[in-house]
Amino acid sequence: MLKLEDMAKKIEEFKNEKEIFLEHIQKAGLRRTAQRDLILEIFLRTEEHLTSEDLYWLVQKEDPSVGHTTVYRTLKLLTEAGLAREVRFGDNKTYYEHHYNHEHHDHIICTECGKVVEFFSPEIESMQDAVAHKFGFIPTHHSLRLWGVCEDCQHKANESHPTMASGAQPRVRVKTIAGN
Amino acid sequence: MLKLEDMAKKIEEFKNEKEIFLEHIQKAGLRRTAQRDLILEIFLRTEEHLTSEDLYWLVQKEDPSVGHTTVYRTLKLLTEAGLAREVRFGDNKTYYEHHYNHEHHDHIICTECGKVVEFFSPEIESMQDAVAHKFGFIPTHHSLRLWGVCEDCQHKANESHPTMASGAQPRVRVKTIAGN
DNA sequence: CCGATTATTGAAACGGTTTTCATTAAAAGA
DNA sequence: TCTTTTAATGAAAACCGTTTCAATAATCGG
Repeated sequence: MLKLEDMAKKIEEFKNEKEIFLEHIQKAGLRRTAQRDLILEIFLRTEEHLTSEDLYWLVQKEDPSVGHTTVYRTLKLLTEAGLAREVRFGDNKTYYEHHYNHEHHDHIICTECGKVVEFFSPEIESMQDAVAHKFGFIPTHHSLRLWGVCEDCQHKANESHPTMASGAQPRVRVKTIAGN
Repeated sequence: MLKLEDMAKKIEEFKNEKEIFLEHIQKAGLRRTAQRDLILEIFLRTEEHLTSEDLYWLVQKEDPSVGHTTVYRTLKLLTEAGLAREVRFGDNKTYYEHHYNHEHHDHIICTECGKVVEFFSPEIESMQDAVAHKFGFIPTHHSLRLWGVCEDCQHKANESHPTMASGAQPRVRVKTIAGN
């Protein structure tokens, strides 16, 4: 696919997400504001997992008058609207990732290096629904995270630190997209 | 089973858990202290999901000199030793539950009333391991939570508040043990 | 267009978790 | 036993996420 087409698709996608946002705003009886527009705009530009604080600093660069709270609340709003998704990896921070036009997925996290791989398992999904129904619940959403030692870190362990146990949570986070 | 037998079994269980704890202490080169003994003792007596703060107040009654921090750190220690397990239900609090001699399980949480049902699905478990291996990970642990509307709340919704959406997180938490 | 209404904003406070640091005390060695 | 070493303790601070509240600004009605 040509770069031009990629960009066109991206722009189209953004438009859709902005429409979804405005629709959600209207349906909930909320108000459109310059701050919300700007925060959404910058969120859409950024593909990585980011925290409210991360996004706040990006927003700061374009409008220093916007506060932490507004960014925080707008991310919650985007989550309600289905455009964002909250995600936690065990370092006591809340990350947000794009949700609209992104396939639903879960995460597997390396306990050694913090690498995050996204995966989707239709079998697990359907069994979750089955379990919910078995207990009389109408399922709304779920959270599944797996932890383990990734291939790279298994090799590292063999080489130099054979007895090094998993210690503090790592700082580096590599995001890997992995299809099913 | 007679109550006497129950109690005897309970006492035996406690002894085992204390042994596990001491073993873990030794292996990790840590030290046995009066505070840790007391905190473990009181944790073992209490079967419900409790927070570090909850446990702190129980400990206070028996030894007011023990601080929040020590309770917090001892719970982490018990988690490492496999005697406790951290659990979050979405109210931004960390609960601890017994883990040793308790079957591994996941949770399904009612978004309306906060009821928590424990369940175990061997099928889901093995599929999780399969996914981990597929991506080259050696799995260590996982976290699965399902949310939905429980049977009671479905009926409630039909009766009186047909349009009431799920709002703030509930205070009341009913713990239900449900076998497979 | 103007005023009334009411959602939004941002600073600051709050709440729970985690870390820091000076002090205390457990274990190990002489 | 006495000394040395080093982990554990508890108060306080730091940290992130969330809520509160007075001030502001978007929408609505006239």
